[in-house]
Amino acid sequence: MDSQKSSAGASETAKTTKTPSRGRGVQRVSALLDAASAVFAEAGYEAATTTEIARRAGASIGSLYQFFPTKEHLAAALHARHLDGLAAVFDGLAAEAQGAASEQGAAGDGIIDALFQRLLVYLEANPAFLVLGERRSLDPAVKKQARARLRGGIAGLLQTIEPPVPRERLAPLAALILHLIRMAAMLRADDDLAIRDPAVVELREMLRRHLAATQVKA
Amino acid sequence: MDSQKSSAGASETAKTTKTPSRGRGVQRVSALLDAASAVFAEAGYEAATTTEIARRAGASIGSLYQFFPTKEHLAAALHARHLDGLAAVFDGLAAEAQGAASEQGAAGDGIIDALFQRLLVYLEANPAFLVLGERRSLDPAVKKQARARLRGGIAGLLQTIEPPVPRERLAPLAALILHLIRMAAMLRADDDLAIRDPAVVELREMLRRHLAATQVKA
DNA sequence: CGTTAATATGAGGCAATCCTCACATTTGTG
DNA sequence: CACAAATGTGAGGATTGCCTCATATTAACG
Repeated sequence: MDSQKSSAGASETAKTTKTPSRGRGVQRVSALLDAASAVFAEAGYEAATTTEIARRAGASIGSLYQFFPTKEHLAAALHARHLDGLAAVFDGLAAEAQGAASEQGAAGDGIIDALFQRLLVYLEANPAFLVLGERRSLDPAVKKQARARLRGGIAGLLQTIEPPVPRERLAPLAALILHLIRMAAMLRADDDLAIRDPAVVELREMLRRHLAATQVKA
Repeated sequence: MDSQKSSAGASETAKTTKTPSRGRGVQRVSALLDAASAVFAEAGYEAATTTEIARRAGASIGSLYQFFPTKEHLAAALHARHLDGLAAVFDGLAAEAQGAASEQGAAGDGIIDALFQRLLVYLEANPAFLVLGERRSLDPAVKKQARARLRGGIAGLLQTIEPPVPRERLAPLAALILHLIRMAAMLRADDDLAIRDPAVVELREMLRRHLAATQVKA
């Protein structure tokens, strides 16, 4: 995980829209993305309207379309921005793991617990990410790449735990964990209050056990 | 679980639409639901068009709106139909568990494995169910009730395993298992071919371990 | 201060889609 | 067969929402 900012600049199917070059433009774009994040999260991709997004950003629709040629492009840019945010979480975690390892070798699955915790926080604070990651119109290639990036991050963390997880299980385990985190986030987001907390506890306990058993065997 | 057919008849916000009273009408409705199932699965709820659904059912739009006052009502009816289908799966499984129990007490988590298997098959054969169960416009009360029904079914099966799962864990465990099954279905539906099978195996293994451990402790 | 590129604006074109309605056809029933 | 109730039909009304465009405003820079 090296969080190479995935350039949200000019690319893709052209349509000639400008990347902001002045400070005001940059701010506009940022405000638009913030508004989009809120509206997408509340309404879902399809029901979200560009007019509403512009309104919340304090901009006119024309202004919106000056920077994003398409509702879809706007969504893509926001998705990329969130991916970068997640990459930062991974980087931070990797750094901490490095530090902890030189002090104490016992941490073990603690890093996965921490990952779980932080990603949940991030997803709860940015519910639009899940919406955009599951939207029907998402380009499969982009989806695949996004998944690869996240799974790579998880696999990287898995490699730091002791005793090591066998190589051939890294990929499926990373995929599984990513899905579990998404599931936990959805659970917290829309499930019954009385059930969601115990269920998440159960979920984490289940994963912890599985990881422990996986390390022993193999 | 007693699979009381959730009457898809006249109710809700009126709008005066008729339930078919002649054979031809019944067939039409059935054909429309089949077509809807296919179209919803392919396009998602919002992008699915009533015109396309009618076309595939070999009916005119007018005919569709004769039986379903609204696209939303059509979706609701289909959702209910699928719920009934799932209830049937639960009933069958419960019956088998009963039979197996009197022969051999060893089955244990076998019933959960079977549940997993069958629900996966059902969901793979009826992908519209997940689409409809997650659509934004789904009435929260209906969603809640649907979940309760499914979780109740799972909890019922959990109670038959030996040694017994402690009472207070039944509900969260059922919720967790339901989510896991949904996750497995999504995984199989849209994940990378190389990763999905090992990941599902890993998932089931994880759940099996967790169940075993849960029984021992508590 | 004048020029020019960047940014801002919002009325409206255009296309898509849900649903209605007036009328046609079928089929059960006396 | 005659009548009525159920079912069938598809053009178009009404709405919605993405996006364009002609024009206005702002601000960097010499």
